[in-house]
Amino acid sequence: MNSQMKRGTLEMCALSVVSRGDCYGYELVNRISKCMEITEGTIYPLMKRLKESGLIDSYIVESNEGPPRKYYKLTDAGREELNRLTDEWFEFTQSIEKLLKGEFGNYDS
Amino acid sequence: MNSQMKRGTLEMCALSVVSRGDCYGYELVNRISKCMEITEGTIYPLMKRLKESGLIDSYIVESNEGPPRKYYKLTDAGREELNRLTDEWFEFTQSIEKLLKGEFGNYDS
DNA sequence: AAAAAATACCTTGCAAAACAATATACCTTG
DNA sequence: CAAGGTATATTGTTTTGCAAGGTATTTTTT
Repeated sequence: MNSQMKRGTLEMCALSVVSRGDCYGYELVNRISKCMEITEGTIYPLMKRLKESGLIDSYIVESNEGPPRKYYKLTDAGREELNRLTDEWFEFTQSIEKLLKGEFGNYDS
Repeated sequence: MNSQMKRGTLEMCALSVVSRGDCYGYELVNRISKCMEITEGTIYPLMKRLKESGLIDSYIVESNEGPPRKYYKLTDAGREELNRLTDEWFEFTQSIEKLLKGEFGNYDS
């Protein structure tokens, strides 16, 4: 898969998954992996950025199946940003489709 | 607009526009600008990369409205790559949509 | 009990690419 | 001749995906 296509959408995907239920990093990797190739080296720095910008909060939960898990939870700002990103995403894809079909007057400059 | 979302799609867009008729850089900027914000600092390096990978050819045409224009023309490899990128793009957007709707089993992992 | 694998976290460093800024140069119009 | 539109190209900055490496806990296999 084209690695460049993921840019700008991964943030939206992570926020979207977390919006449907609190989630820890490792779990997030597995869930998003069903949609696109992704590794932990991508998710952990991303979640750090999201927390620094106040879009998510986190809390630790002990686990009896391994090391403690850091759960992520959407903040109000995160929910707003998710909505904004989703709107932007649909606008963008529609715009691309128009261009691919030549619907931007590509023959009459 | 989210600058990151453009990544991986600009190449496809440029190839697509050129596929509907030979085009020079400045013109390409104007046409793609109808779809997304873009500047010359993005297009010229991109076209250079595309030429280096053999996806486009170029030829100079004198102009009486300014400096000579460098026209770009799709190669056979370029046309193949455009088809590949387009398929990938639609697969990708569909996959994202599924994830946004929570259709990847986000509750019963 | 030792080894391996699965679970879970995190960081470092590299590479790709968008874009602002800058430079060059041609032509037209005021 | 100055301003502005047309046209190409490069440099440096920033962002971010990801491979590679590291730590630690629990379970399973040998």
